[in-house]
Amino acid sequence: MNIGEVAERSGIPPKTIRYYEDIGLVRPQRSGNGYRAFRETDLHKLAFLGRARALGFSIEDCRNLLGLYEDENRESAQVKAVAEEHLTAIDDKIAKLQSMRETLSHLVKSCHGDARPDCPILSDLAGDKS
Amino acid sequence: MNIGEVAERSGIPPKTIRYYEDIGLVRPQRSGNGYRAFRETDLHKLAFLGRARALGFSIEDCRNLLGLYEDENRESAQVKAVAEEHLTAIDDKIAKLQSMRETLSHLVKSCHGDARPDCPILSDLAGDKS
DNA sequence: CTTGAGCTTCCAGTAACTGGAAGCCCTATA
DNA sequence: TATAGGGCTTCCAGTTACTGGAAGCTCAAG
Repeated sequence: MNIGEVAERSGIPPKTIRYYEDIGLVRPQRSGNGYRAFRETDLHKLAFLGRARALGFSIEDCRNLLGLYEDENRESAQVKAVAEEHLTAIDDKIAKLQSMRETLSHLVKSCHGDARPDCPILSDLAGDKS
Repeated sequence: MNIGEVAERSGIPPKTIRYYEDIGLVRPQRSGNGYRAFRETDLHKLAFLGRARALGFSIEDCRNLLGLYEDENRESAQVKAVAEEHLTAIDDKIAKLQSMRETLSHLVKSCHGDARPDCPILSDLAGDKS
């Protein structure tokens, strides 16, 4: 398979696939003309990466997970640990965003949004004690 | 004021303050020895930036908001527009994270997390139709 | 034989800092 | 007075995960 077909079938753009090769996540062979020659297992790996990335795992996590996937002697506890850590990271992000959202939506509601310069959003940012 | 004091009082690290000067968000004067000489208004601006960044506004948004803050002829509608756009961006991020969280927490729950290699998390990532 | 699509590499840019190195300035202390 | 330290300066590089673009090779069709 050439890179175009793999891209289509895995849903990962060619540029990204080349990048993944650069950083050693996949190692496609090469055909005589210098083109990358992907096997089914490469495609499989890329699809794996696509799903892991879609769940928000970092590239390093993905490398780790891929390693565990290919390791017959893995312990599921190792995988679970990676996933749990990521889960709490996600929870932290959500909490942070929700707190921002909270503050921001109050500010937005309190702003008239008309032609006058008076604006509680700016006042808040400026640190005016209301 | 030297950069150290400004950093302390604004809560923004010296490195970041220098960076903000680099990209033109603040323009402190210089004293004879080459040190940055911050006035109260600079400190005020930096505190403004700190709060805006804490609400998740991008640097470009911050530049924009700072401009509006200093513009006597602004219309509050302009400020509100920036804030509302940011708010929906935050909502999008939250939604995305929550959907990840959903999937991930199911996977985590379904994984034994013991010494055996068998792992539904990896199976899912590998695309096995369960 | 040419044309166009698809492939190759390499370089640069993105966002917002952050770390580190080399070196100047200022003050306090021995 | 010499020096030690802490604070300040600049500049360069690295971070994350790609993405865009340029120059150029390859291949299949007409």
